[in-house]
Amino acid sequence: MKSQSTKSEAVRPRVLGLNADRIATAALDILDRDGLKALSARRLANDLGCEAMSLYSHIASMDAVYDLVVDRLLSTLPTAVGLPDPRQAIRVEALEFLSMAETHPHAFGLVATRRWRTPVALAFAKRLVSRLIETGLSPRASLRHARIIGVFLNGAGLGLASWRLIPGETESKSWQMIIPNQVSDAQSVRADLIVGLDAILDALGKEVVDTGRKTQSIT
Amino acid sequence: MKSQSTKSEAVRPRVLGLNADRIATAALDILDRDGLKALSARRLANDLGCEAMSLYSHIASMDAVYDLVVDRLLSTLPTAVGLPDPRQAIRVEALEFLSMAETHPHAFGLVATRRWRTPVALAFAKRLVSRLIETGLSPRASLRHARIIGVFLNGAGLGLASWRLIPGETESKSWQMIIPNQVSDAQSVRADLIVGLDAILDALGKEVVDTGRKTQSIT
DNA sequence: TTGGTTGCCTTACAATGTAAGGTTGTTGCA
DNA sequence: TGCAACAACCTTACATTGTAAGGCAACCAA
Repeated sequence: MKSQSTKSEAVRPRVLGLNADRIATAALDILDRDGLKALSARRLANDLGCEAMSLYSHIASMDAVYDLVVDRLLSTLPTAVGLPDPRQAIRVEALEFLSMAETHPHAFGLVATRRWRTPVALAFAKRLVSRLIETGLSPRASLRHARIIGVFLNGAGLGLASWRLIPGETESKSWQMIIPNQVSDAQSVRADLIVGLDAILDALGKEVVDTGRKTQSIT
Repeated sequence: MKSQSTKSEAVRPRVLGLNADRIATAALDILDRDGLKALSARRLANDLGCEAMSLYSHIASMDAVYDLVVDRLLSTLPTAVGLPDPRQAIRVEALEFLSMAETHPHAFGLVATRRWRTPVALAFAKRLVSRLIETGLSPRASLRHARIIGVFLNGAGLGLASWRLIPGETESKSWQMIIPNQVSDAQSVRADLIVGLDAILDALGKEVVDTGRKTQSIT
């Protein structure tokens, strides 16, 4: 009952090579498979082949694991480094961000919910601001537009993630009275939100000229 | 140690008048005071003067409590019933929604995160769609615009709530290199997001004409 | 009176995060 | 070579969580 090394089971290796990266991978895997409630220290340890407390040599708390997952998602997101037009780069990466929400619906809840305080997350945010500055916006306007685009992407991602998890539950009889004959699948939701994204990018893009003229004094 | 009715403490009344409404009130109170982690069945029971399991006569699970809180917030939100212009009504209620995020930052996380499946929440969503239809949009476009406005408000609310809880932590040295001399308090964030809201409402509003013409066939 | 029904309570259990400290293999320095 | 420090992993333990199962006492209809 204590620790039988006589068992035919493979002896626990002296060094597992545990580290933050592997923990992040395992955590994301659990999230993708079984959702947030399944992500516990013991489950994580089990999947990694160690005991729960062993994790704490590499992470400070479960909260840190959540941040690791957010970092992992943000840093593996494809970047639009090739595009010369910053406006198009923003759009491309925004679409990637939304795709991520659909690919990892459970994990995305953490992205949208947790404060971005890690260097990786802050760098991600800063890249958006920098791109906006490249378009000719003032620092003040760039910060504002980054906030606007950012919160929209968070909200849209949450919506898309929600649709991936429980598709089309909203479409009951009561909805048909207001909006009849509307098909609402994940694709149409995604298309609608992209229309919204483009509307925002367009509206803020036009403001570049305006801001250059009349907001000069404000900034 | 068991149950001393001899104590000078008031004897537990046979009927406490426990019900879903009082539970919702207590839950929101805990959220506002001490945040999500503090909202447990035992804490809730303690605040209501009963035992934890007594709650389960009125609620199915803690998940149901979360829904109760969302319902409470959505249903106590002031409605713009007096306004004849549906577009303005939408804007006014959107601002109220954002104010709610700042007034109840902890509870708002539930609003933005949980699926809206309760009648109250669905009615709230339907009111937005109906207002959009009133502006002359097709059902299809109304549904799309409702989604766009909805996810923006969720994201913006999350952002504002976050700022209420931990104001201005983002503004460290590294940010100053990109955007120097930018004050970022809760007010400026709020103002920025309202600019975004208006940009969305404007952009979608202009589409009414276009949609009336050329999207006719699509719808 | 009786027999249900309702509202609250007691007990119990599995699962959670993590504090404290133990064990063992590796490594740097004498 | 010897030894001490260190790092990685484990064991045990505890308070706290959600909630299943069942009890009991007050009410209400018959």
